[in-house]
Amino acid sequence: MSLRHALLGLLAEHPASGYDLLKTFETSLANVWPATQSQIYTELSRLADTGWISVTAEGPRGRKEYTLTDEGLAELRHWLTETKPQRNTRSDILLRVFFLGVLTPDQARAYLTGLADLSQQGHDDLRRLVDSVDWGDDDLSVHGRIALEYGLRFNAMRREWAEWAATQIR
Amino acid sequence: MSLRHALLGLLAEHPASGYDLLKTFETSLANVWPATQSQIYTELSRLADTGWISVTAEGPRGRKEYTLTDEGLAELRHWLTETKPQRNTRSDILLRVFFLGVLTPDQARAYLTGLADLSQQGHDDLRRLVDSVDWGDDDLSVHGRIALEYGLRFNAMRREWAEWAATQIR
DNA sequence: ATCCTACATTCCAGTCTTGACATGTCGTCA
DNA sequence: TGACGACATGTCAAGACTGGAATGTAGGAT
Repeated sequence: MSLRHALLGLLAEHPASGYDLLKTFETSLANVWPATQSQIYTELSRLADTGWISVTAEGPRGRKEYTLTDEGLAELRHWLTETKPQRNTRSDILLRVFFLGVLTPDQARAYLTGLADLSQQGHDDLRRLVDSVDWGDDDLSVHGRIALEYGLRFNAMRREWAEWAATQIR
Repeated sequence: MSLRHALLGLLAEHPASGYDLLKTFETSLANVWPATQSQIYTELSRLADTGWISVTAEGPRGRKEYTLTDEGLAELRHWLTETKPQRNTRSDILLRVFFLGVLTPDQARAYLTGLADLSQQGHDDLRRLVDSVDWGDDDLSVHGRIALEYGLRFNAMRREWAEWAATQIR
């Protein structure tokens, strides 16, 4: 499971509450590993049970601040270096392209141009996000920036591809 | 759920058994919407119950051949034209990049160059697949080819990005 | 004859994910 | 003071997905 490690990774940067982590998932991490509130809170409890994180402070509104333990950091490093990436990417956007042949050429082209627009929009949104975030200077932030650059290039590539694909339909 | 529609889409091309569909998922569709044997057989039963597909022939070894019904085709068209792409893509490959900062620069660079190699390999594998498939001339095959072209470009983009990213690490 | 591989399906336990519902606090603005 | 939005957590049912076990047939090679 990668959600587990996503949480460990975020807590490696600095201690945070479930709510804080949720906000991060809603913005930057949404592009890479979306997770809902229920999932995050459930997983945090489980991680605390395992001993990879621990509650280090309790704030005003029931707020619990979690901190990565040494075991947690070791597990994170292990995951990064020892385990092979597993998950194949699923894309329902691309899945549709496979079956566009059951539509009329006009409908198919409309889908692809819509996809080009969507990609352009995704690119713009991400650009705004990257520009708005107050990046620190630590290693984790540097890598976060590198990772988001991927999203920018990805969206650009997809837009170009969608435009090309639209021309391929007879 | 997209697996449902993936199966409808494949059956739109020609009738097939669960086993046939499984083989297709293992090759071309693995890049877009991976599915296991248990999932495919379970979903086929459910689709038959719904009436979107039906068993039209029974072969030698318990083989059941499913055919798309008119209702199934209508549902497929509806999915393609009326519903918005939903699923955010998850990538545990990219998730790791976010957290590479907890490793030493050397370890981080090693991960990225490994990723570049993996992408190159993915590109080569897909190239071989595309070249080996005996494409028909119908619309569905044309669109399948367009969709796989996406995979080629995607892998190329990722390789270039990973090589660039490795240079960004101090 | 026997073995092996490819063909072919069914079922299951456990985990991950989604989308909701439920509950409560704190600060601020009208 | 009352309403509201942001903060903050917990729980649940249903559906999707993974990985494996179990079962059996047909055809070809040794």
